[in-house]
Amino acid sequence: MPGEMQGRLTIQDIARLAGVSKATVSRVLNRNPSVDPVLGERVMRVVQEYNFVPNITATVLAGGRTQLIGVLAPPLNWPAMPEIMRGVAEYLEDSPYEIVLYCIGNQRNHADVLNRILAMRMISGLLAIFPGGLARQLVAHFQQGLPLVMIDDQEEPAGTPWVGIDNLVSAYEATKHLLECGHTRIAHIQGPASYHCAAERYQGYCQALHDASITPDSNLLFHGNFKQSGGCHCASLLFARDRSTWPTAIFISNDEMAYGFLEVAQEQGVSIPEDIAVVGFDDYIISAHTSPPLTTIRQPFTDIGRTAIDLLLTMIDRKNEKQPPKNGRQTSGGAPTQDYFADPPCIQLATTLVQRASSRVLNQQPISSP
Amino acid sequence: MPGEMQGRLTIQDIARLAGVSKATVSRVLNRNPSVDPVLGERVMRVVQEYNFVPNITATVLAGGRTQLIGVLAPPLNWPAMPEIMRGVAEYLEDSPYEIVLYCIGNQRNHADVLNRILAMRMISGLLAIFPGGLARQLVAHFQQGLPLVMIDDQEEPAGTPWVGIDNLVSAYEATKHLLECGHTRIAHIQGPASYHCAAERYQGYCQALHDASITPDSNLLFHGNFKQSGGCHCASLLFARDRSTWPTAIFISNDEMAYGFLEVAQEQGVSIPEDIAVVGFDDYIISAHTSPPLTTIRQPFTDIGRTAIDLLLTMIDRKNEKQPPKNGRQTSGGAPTQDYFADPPCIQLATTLVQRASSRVLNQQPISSP
DNA sequence: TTGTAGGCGTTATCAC
DNA sequence: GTGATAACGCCTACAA
Repeated sequence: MPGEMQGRLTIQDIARLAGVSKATVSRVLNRNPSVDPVLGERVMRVVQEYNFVPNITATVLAGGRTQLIGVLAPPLNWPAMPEIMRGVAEYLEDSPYEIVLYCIGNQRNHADVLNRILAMRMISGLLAIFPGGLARQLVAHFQQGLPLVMIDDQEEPAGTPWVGIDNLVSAYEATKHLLECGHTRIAHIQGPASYHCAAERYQGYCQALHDASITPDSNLLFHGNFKQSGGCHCASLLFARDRSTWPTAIFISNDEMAYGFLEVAQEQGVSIPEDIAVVGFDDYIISAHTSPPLTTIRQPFTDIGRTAIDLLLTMIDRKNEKQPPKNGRQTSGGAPTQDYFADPPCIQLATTLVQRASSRVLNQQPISSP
Repeated sequence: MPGEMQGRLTIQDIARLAGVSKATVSRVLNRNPSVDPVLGERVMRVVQEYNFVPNITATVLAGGRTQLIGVLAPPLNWPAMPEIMRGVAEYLEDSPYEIVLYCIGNQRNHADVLNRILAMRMISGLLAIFPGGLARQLVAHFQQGLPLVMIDDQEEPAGTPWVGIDNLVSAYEATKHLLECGHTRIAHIQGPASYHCAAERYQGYCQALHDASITPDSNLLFHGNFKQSGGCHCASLLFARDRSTWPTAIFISNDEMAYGFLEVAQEQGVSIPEDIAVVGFDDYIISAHTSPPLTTIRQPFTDIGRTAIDLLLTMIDRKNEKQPPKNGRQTSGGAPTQDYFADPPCIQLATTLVQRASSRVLNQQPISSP
């Protein structure tokens, strides 16, 4: 069996084996159309026979394309990350690109990390997931020509290509669901002010109430932190009130807080959904297993990841096409005028309401909707 | 502010700026002790002022070290992956290494992927997580000198450094817990035969019974597939039997099957733990939220990831030390005799039993253990 | 269409 | 201790 010590060979070896020059081998490898099909066939046969794979470092150094895309991400055990990364990885698996993963915890100097990443000039594009404080810096790099796509729920999308959901509409749907179940006193646990998505979800909640001719009651608005502890806290506050003042339903701005809410409800003997119906937001994997299972807005995280990478690869391709192959140092003075850079797209994917037991008693036959 | 267009500079530029040759800059960057401290200081100042980071591709091409370690992994939404990757990423964050992530789904030709990875000669070591069918091939590469660590529960650890847990002892503890709760008729749902860990867990179960002078009852042994569906299936089989023949407890070989078991139990009105106490294995994140919460063996996934990377980096360092810096083609004929390669370590981390409501009614005061 | 030659940025081997 | 200089493997004008 040939091809054992694969990799030790260089383009030069292949050239000798195929009886051509290394320039030709390079052209074949890069699908340069100017090469004679017959010759190309011969070269490819040798390449395959010996399982030759070009040394990527040499390729990049010589001005070739990287085939490496960077993913800047928070710790992968954040609830949404596994699904997002699944979309990313699945898409990339069918491409010639590989992932360089930069997980940033909370310790190190993030700005430094980012600089190192880019200065190494190893990646040809960057997917930034929940970049937190790095957002501003990323915008700057994007504007300097770095293909970049952002997945974020904290900053308002602006300045860079962005993939996410429509929080307002989604929250509207969540609230509408509770209204349709017959509730009129609907509480809300808000996310922290630093999250743009939290504000949008609150707006959607208010608008749904307005459209049902209900004035939001500020006594039914709670302020959470997007964590389980926040849900516990708000639940305690609520359950400590006189029972006659309780709402009959609550829309909670994310699932994690809902878990806390359900936990405290169970501890204190509050029946869900009989006493209070609950709707969350996100549909993390746990939400199907809570007691009772949580009705929530499903974010299509896998699709978000997939879509973001698709967009990023498109941007990289565009850039490669439009740029003079080499030494094309486009010096200062003019704003780049390419599609994606001039007018960064903002893609919003559809969410879906997932009805489970926390918002109503499930019955076998679907509700007739005339 | 200097250091804006960081990265555009080369070692040559720094050399000019510092008034030395690029050779000296390179030496300074690589902490070569032969350089004059004063000069070194001067160079470093320039490096920092301009935020210079070497072009990694050039470094590698010239025979330097990669600073890139490969992680071969299944889809990241597999239940154990987020925690493992957290350990990996956290550890690597404090090192000069970056992660190249190769997620392999079920579609593509895995062997090809692996060959490409290695032939690109981009990574200086590989962490293989649940490699499935690739295990054999990986052993071969390890034996040819690739620093490699395996995290796997399918094949028996052999031939490569390996990090995991002691399944037999852990299953023994799980079963012992049920025995200590007073159960004597304890069933077991086994994992599939293709998983070495499943066999070990079954052995641990049997041994615990033996040590309690109980003969395992083959009627109480069920065969699962490590998936939720398997748990559902076995639960259905069990609950269809005459109630007088039921066990009072069951040890299920992994949590996913336990979820299915709990689900069917709830559907059919079987009380957990009153009718049947349940203990799982893994402690995935969902297990704390099931109804009732699941007693289970906690695998220290994050520690496993951390430990594996620690081991891998040590191997890489060892290799770099022992090897002549360049052109040290150690040709065939002799087995490598370095520590880790001659005698690959097999590290087993401790598990813990997490007691929740599925195995007994929780009471406030801890059980006194004299 | 194909081959030749120069260069990408760094490391390592020499002399000095 | 320091500075030239030859690799490293590939890409791409340019010449043939």
